[in-house]
Amino acid sequence: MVVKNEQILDAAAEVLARRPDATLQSIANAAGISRTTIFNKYPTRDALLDALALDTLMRIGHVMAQVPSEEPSGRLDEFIETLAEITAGLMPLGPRTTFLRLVPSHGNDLDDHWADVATPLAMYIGQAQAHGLLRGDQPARWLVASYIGLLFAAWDEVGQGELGATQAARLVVESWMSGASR
Amino acid sequence: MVVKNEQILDAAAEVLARRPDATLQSIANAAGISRTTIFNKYPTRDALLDALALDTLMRIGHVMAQVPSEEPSGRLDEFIETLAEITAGLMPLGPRTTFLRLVPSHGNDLDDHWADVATPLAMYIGQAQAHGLLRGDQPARWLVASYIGLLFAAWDEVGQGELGATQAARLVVESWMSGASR
DNA sequence: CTCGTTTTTAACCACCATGTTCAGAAGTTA
DNA sequence: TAACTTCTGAACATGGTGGTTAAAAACGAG
Repeated sequence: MVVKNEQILDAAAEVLARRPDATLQSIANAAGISRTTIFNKYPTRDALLDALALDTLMRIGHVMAQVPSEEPSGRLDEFIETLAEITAGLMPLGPRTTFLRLVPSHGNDLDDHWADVATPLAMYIGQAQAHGLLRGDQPARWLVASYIGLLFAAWDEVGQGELGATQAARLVVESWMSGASR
Repeated sequence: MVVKNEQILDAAAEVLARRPDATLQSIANAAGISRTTIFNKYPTRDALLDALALDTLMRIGHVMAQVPSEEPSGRLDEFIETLAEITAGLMPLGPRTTFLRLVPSHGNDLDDHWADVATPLAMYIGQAQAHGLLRGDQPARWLVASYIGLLFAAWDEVGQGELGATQAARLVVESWMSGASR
């Protein structure tokens, strides 16, 4: 059977999420292939890590492309709707993004890429704030950071089997918009 | 000069936050001491990591001890007040807690300890929800998880110099309670 | 100043993961 | 079946890190 690159990346993402210093041997085992085969596809460990990071970022970017680039309308329910779509689209990427948060060597070079890929959402949130849809007494940067923080929390809960993906997405939007008070 | 353990733990926390796989040599350099001196205090690498984790957890526990154990009153402003105190007390611990999120080997054994140390807050939030102070349409577990997620986000922003500690603490409580909508 | 403790320097060992090579097995295509 | 590609298993070299040890050097208390 010919080994697909996606097969390796899937296994790497899963193993590295649990243990960022995981061995190439353990990754190969998880992928059900030989360690040598990994070197056939990726000449070095860093190359594999880079490929995995790039793949994950592209997936995120693909979801972020759903964000409308034009100015958001003044309607709050429309804003919430698109935010819910983005969140729902992002939710399945949890396992892939875990290692991005844990592996630091690539997280450094990757901060720029991450910022790039999150830019559409940041723009959209900033515009919504400027339109008066969101509170104006908090920095736009924090509005984005808090959303991402809730996203991480939801990913973790889903990863621990405590929440389903759709429920988690709903909670993220609800909590980010309205908070915990009744 | 006699080397204090706190000196080593501070350096270790700082270095490991940036690079969880940091070498003992780099930690020693950051602490301004020799590598062998580390072995004088901690016989093995894991011992150092364990000590650092334990120290951090104790600090968190010390802050969590501020949480009143008795039932929260029905007054919302009192609940917010204690939550703000806890958050403000937690905020300086950001640098120490970063490595807890990154180093997996100890994060595993440590999930129990972390759960232990967060229990008082979880209880308090659960009681507040039962008293009708917090929304009832979300799992209590998520209320806790979302708070921690916002806390992580705030720690990151402070670590990047984007926010001050007191401002960050205020934003956490505001966002967690009321969300981003105006 | 002197004694005793602590830190440092330096060398050394053992282990483990990365990366390379290669012969051969397994699978694919014609 | 035959030719070709891909995967595998093993063996090997290599470097870096953890951990140990012993003597020299710096330090602190009296």
